[in-house]
Amino acid sequence: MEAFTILGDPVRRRILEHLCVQDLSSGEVVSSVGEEFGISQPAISQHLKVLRENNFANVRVDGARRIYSLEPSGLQDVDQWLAPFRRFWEPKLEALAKEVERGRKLGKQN
Amino acid sequence: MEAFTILGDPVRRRILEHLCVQDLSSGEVVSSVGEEFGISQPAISQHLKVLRENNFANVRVDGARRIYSLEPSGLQDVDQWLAPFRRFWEPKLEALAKEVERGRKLGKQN
DNA sequence: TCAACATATAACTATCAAGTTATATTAGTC
DNA sequence: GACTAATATAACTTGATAGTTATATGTTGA
Repeated sequence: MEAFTILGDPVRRRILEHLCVQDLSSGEVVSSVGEEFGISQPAISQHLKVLRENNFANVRVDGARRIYSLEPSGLQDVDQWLAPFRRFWEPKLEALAKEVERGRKLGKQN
Repeated sequence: MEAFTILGDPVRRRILEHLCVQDLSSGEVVSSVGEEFGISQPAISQHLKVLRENNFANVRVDGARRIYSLEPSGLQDVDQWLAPFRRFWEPKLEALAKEVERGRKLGKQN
């Protein structure tokens, strides 16, 4: 499955949003995301499978639990695809860079 | 349709890649992308409809032609969704964010 | 060892989106 | 005004995928 297709699913996006904050066991994902979307444990398990098979998540075993963590490379690919388009809204980013620069100067003179 | 779902389709992604470089008429998109993927004029037309109805493309009329151009806001939403994840592959960004914050504070107290 | 817990897989169904062909709409040209 | 070109829409078919229930696999602890 392709990166954008994977992110097309709202359940998977929410799972990633949670993993962005902290690692979670499969069961914890079921409790939070599964609950929120009203879907079953197998449904979540299948989503987690998609995420780990496509480099969006990592798993480590902790006894009977599987602990999921965020794997950056999947999202990074998406980020890179976006790169050439950023010039369309980059002006703002440039202003930001200038502000950082201003911050540096102020910092120095204090 | 949701932003990521829209980008899930390889034909639409290619269309956007072309529009990133230059504006194109519907017919030109059919010739380039339609040709590449071996799909018909209506198929392309439908994709263009999706892109314009979801703020990924703009159209202007030029006689019998419709000229498509890139509309940033759709992609920008995607870019913003990605923002919180960037710290996983861009340690620099965290430092950058902190520095901006510091700059703001300095600005206020002046 | 057995019961319960935690998670994954299998098999199936239904929905949705992407393509098709056919046709409508609108603009330019003779 | 009729003809052709450029594009959009309609109606339909099909394939992929997200969900379901049922079951398998593996772990813990009494």
